[in-house]
Amino acid sequence: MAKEKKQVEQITDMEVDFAKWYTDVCTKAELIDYTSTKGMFILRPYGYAIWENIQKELDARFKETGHVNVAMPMLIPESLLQKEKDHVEGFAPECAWVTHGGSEKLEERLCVRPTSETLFCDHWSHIVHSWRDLPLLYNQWCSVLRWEKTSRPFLRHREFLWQEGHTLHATAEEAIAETEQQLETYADLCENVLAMPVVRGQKTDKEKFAGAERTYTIECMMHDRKALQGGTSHYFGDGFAKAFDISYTDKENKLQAPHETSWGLSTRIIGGLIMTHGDNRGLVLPPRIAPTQAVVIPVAMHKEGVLAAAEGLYERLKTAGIRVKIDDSEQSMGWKAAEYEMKGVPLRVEIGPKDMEKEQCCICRRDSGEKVFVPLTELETEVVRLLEEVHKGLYERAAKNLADHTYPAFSLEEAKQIQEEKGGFIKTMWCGELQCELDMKEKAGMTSRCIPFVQEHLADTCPICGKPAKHMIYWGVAY
RNA sequence: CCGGGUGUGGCCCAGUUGGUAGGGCACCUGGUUUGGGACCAGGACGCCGCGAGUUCGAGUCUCGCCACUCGGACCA
Repeated sequence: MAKEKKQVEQITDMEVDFAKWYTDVCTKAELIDYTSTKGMFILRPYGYAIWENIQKELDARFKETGHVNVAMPMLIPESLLQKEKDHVEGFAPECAWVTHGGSEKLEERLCVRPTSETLFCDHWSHIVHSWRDLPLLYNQWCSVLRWEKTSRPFLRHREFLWQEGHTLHATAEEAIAETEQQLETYADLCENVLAMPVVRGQKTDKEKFAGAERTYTIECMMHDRKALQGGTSHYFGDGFAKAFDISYTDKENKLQAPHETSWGLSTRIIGGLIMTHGDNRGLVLPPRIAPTQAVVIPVAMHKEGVLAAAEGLYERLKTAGIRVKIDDSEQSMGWKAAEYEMKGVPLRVEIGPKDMEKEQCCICRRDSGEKVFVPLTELETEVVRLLEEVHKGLYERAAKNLADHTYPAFSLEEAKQIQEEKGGFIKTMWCGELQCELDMKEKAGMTSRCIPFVQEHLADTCPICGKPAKHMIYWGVAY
């Protein structure tokens, strides 16, 4: 009979309590820690390493498309924030204010940036004069502050890390193309790096960004079938330009207002990553983002030659460009296996005396738990192949979850029933009226997620009010 | 901001009608182990969330506050 195992770092099963499972993974996988500052979190080295990899992937894509990085101030004078009416109304309730410098009260209080549109616009009003100055394709990596009432690791921090892109264009067409291009960059990151399938679409007027003319979004589905907004891209038209007096002289010597965009993706996506791929053993990381892609574990390490053999595998994988670690600590085999499962390391490479005799090693996949024995001669090719397989496996599993839990509905009652019984995305036709969104929220507890770019014709009328339908829309319960 | 729950070594928790704090894990030392969360022996670690009050005496009772957490509202 097997001896009862000590569950040193056991986590709550997601079926028992999804929210508890989530915070357990965040803390036990050493991604995050709580701090003495309410609502603010520490990204521990392992959590920050994931963010660094996301940064690396995104930053390269931004630069390929001609964007440059800048650094704006952290503080915004109140008068500047107030120049655009919708924008200030949207953000004022969650701004934190600096009122004193040392012991002196400031003449004008300063807002800790919740987002930096106003700073970019103020700057641009000084430097833009001619059509030759456009476009301006700026991005900044920074943290922003929003005084949230409740917080959760990654999903809602009072201070969070993100990137905010801000661009200025001569024409609306160009700005809209930029908005769409950047949304597609986010979708590419999600699908091809994070193995997260997304629904691309446009936000309704109710859900769009404060001050934007249009907001595009990518929507992801979590294990608990709730929705998570993965990234947003906004088209502002020339509203901000006019509010901030940004103008340029065009080729015909006419004064014009330029068109603006902004787009952002935050550490929140890491929360999405956890809730998309994680399981009851802990974190599961897609290989392209995993700080450690493979861990080499010597088995029966005290036996002659085992450690040297393991070190050999480690060196070979490192040379092959794999992000690899070796664990030659005194912990037991079982402890190490559980530890790297908790940390979500995609592949575990084990080698012991029996493997050495057969000139093989054992590779265990984190996503499926499947173990394969690999001849030592094929180590590098097999690891590379398996990492690809893990990525595909994770993507397909998540895509199936998304597809299996997206349901058409033809009445508010039906939509409500599906949400209560199954959760997920519910797609219906929609008339375009705010009142129907409010009704859906009040009666079925759902908000609109997006009007997908890929439309289907489900019916002729809006199921909520019965008027002629304008779009097919996705509804869901969101994080 | 509104409701519910929880605050006791690093973590999880026990603590009787109020009597001056305990266990498991983790940590440190030594030894034995090592193919899925090892074992033995020893050691160190506490402003019992904070502040008032009741009492001879408060982890325990009362009030206030704070933090975390789960729902809701609001929001990336």
